[in-house]
Amino acid sequence: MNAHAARGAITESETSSAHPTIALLQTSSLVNVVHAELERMILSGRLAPGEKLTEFTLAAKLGISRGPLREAFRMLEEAGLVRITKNRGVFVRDIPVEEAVEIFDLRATMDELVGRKLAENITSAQLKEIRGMVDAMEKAVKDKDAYHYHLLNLKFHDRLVELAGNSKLAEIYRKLIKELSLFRRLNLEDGWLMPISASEHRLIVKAIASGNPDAAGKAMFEHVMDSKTRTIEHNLRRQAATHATPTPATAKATARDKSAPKTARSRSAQG
Amino acid sequence: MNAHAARGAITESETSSAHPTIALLQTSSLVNVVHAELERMILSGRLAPGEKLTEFTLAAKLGISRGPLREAFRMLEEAGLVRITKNRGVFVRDIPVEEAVEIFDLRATMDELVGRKLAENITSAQLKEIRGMVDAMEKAVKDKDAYHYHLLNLKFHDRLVELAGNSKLAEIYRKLIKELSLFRRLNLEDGWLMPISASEHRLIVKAIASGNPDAAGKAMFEHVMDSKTRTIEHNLRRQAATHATPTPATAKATARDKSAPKTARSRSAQG
DNA sequence: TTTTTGCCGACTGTAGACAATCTGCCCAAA
DNA sequence: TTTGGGCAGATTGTCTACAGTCGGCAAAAA
Repeated sequence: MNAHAARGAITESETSSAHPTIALLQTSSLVNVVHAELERMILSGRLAPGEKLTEFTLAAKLGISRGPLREAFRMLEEAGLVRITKNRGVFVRDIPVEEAVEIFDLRATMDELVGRKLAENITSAQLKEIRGMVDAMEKAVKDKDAYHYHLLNLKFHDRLVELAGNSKLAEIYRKLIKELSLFRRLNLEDGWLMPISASEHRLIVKAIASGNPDAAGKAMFEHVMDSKTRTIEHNLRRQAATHATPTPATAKATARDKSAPKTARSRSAQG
Repeated sequence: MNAHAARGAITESETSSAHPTIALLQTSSLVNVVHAELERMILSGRLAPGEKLTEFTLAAKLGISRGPLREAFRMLEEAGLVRITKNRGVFVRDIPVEEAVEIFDLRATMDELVGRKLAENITSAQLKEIRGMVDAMEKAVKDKDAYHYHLLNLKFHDRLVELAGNSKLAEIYRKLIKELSLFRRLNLEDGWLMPISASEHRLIVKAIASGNPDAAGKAMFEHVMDSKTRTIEHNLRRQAATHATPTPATAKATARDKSAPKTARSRSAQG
């Protein structure tokens, strides 16, 4: 308790970082907590694309007033996760196919840069780390554990971007990934092509380890473009199969999204 | 204040949706207008980096209440133009050098993609349009009109990204440009290297016109990387010259930003 | 003189209330 | 039966009020 000892100068240094709860209260307001919670619910599918988020209802459910909730909505809108229409309300965004394609193309270019930077700068320890991730993914393939593979895949790419050393790149990459997760049922990517994806990961690591920027960049680029083809084709096939029936994601929504389907359809038609 | 109440008495004799005023009222709420206005003030330098934006004062100045203003603040925060600190207030962001470098690197990669796509898909009419822009820029160089050149330069790159045909790419590109404009006095880029930049633009157009994706991509990439070097070096030189004196941007701030400098400094130190 | 402690003003965080607008339903008229 | 108008309920847009927190200043203690 001898706080006097280190009392020399009260600078901007984080004197409050000693206690985690205090630091939490200092940084996170109700708006931040609500924003994080809503984002979690959206990305997990608990709030489905097209679903309407009514202010009063949601505020009551979360036990807060409408003010902070509206501020969180504005943040989510700017992040591309919801759409706000004046006098009409807030809806979870539904990414149309064309936009998903654009995001994949953009991702491919960004991942190419990631591969380049990693081939130049990666350390042996980091190389070992991502090799371990690829091992885990191959194990998931053997176990036919699609869900676990999906999570590992997300973590693999996220870690690669992080290791590339450009925090702005990582920030935007993550934003794109979040938006992409709103593309219809991308999450439940079936296991039919997992082995191919897994082998591509192995190739990526090998190219990075070789220290050849061109090869590593190309491996990353091709992987994302292949992933795009697989995802889009998968989606089109699924869409053709379940032509007239409501989508599982929409059916999963709770009972109060009566007006949501109409709005979602009209929006995706124009976008 | 019944300012908005009196605003409701707009003659709405013609209900045709073609009327621009009606469409404006349908889409833009107070939040959107305030957001646009604040963004304009920030990007133009009217609100300088590090400046504190006090809710009550700003709301009174704009003639609105704090609610919509706070929502606009959240949008600007998510866009990276302001920083919100709990219980302390909102400050215009000040982009540190490291972040500017990261943005330039990211921009270079994105512009490389732009060059590639344009070399493949550009039409002769579009080619003629951007040639006209380059002509105008060369004229600005001859006239030593740095400000006009700066505007044309922004428009040139913005148009190229738009023509590339990936709206998501364009969206993120513009976001990056906005953030970059907060980098200290980037706007007033002196004319000392305008001729070089202008000649690079000519090379870019030539490479795009040749239809060679690799050449066009490389021309764009190199141009941005050169621009990065010029900007960063310029900034470092300026910073060394005006070492102990307050920056013009800060001096330009109004009288109420008493606490801003300290906050800005501590933030740039940790970020 | 230097440090500490308590108080005060200013500002932000959150909640609740009122006004404006939209959507859906009902009913009347053709 | 269909179409148009108007009423009612619900929801969003905006404002005002109150509570909590922070930073600075002054007085007191070392």
